[in-house]
Amino acid sequence: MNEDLVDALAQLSFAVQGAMTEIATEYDLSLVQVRMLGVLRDREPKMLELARHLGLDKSSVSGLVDRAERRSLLTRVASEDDRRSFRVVITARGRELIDAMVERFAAQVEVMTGGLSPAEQRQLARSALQIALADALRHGVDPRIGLLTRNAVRE
Amino acid sequence: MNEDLVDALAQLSFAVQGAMTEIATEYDLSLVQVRMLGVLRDREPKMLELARHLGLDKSSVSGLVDRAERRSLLTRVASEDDRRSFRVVITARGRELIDAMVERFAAQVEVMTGGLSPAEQRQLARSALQIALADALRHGVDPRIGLLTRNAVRE
DNA sequence: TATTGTTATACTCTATAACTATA
DNA sequence: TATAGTTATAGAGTATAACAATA
Repeated sequence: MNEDLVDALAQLSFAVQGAMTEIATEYDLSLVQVRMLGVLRDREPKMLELARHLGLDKSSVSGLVDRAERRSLLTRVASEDDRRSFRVVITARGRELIDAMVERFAAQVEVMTGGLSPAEQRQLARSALQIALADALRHGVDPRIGLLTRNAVRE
Repeated sequence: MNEDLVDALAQLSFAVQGAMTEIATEYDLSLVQVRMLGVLRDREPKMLELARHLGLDKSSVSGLVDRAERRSLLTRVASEDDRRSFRVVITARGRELIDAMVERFAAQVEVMTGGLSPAEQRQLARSALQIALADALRHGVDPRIGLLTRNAVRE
């Protein structure tokens, strides 16, 4: 296997996650809270759906939602059809935060990729997306589920 | 900013980190424990140096080292020069583990990048390394430390 | 006094198992 | 019985502040 590629992908992933974590920290949030808000930008899932989106156990999500609700980033809204469940809905404040963080992240990506030519940037985007897409499929996951950035719903 | 690139890098980083985490889990380790073992492959740092390598507070590293030592993955070896401190040294067992995990990770990268042509793989490695390198420099970090576990350090 | 490392404390995040309420 | 969600419990990981031992 191409050692350089292994090394490069590992390092790149730490650099990108590091940037995300720094930005999350600026807003006093953890990375998983940011991911959750990212999911909630485009969806109003029930708890189990949210757990599946995040790849976590429902009990873990109970706590995540508790803490986010305490900070008024989202609310639990009763379901009409099933009185056991409800929808998790992002608040205006939560949306403000995630939008601001995504904007900051985009700016940071611009800094990080500034050394690449436009053609290299396009090629990088293509390759990265292809890898991520194939990986999502291999894991039987909805590949439209974005993580941080707006969930590019490319039908 | 190129929305696609932002999205692609975020998703790629989660895919790569997910692969690493899966492999770590196979060995019943956390990602941070794997990173620590990676650092210790090439170094016998004191606690503060290790903390700097991992970007963590010294108190956090105390706990990490405790748990790893309990599992015989590393040992604390007394310093001759300074009786307050010691060196953190990976054990044969710890080295076996990290070597096996890195090998597994390389195989996984091969799977993940299988859809790219050799030329695309080379280009991806070039771009990713350049980004990681520039990022390390921006963070005032020794860019020689690389490799999966040889992570860039954030001060 | 300054530095190295640990400990006390307090959170977040995570999973498993047991539980409640509803279907 | 089965499902949606919470709670009890346990443990890892993290930081801050206070501490001990050594420099």
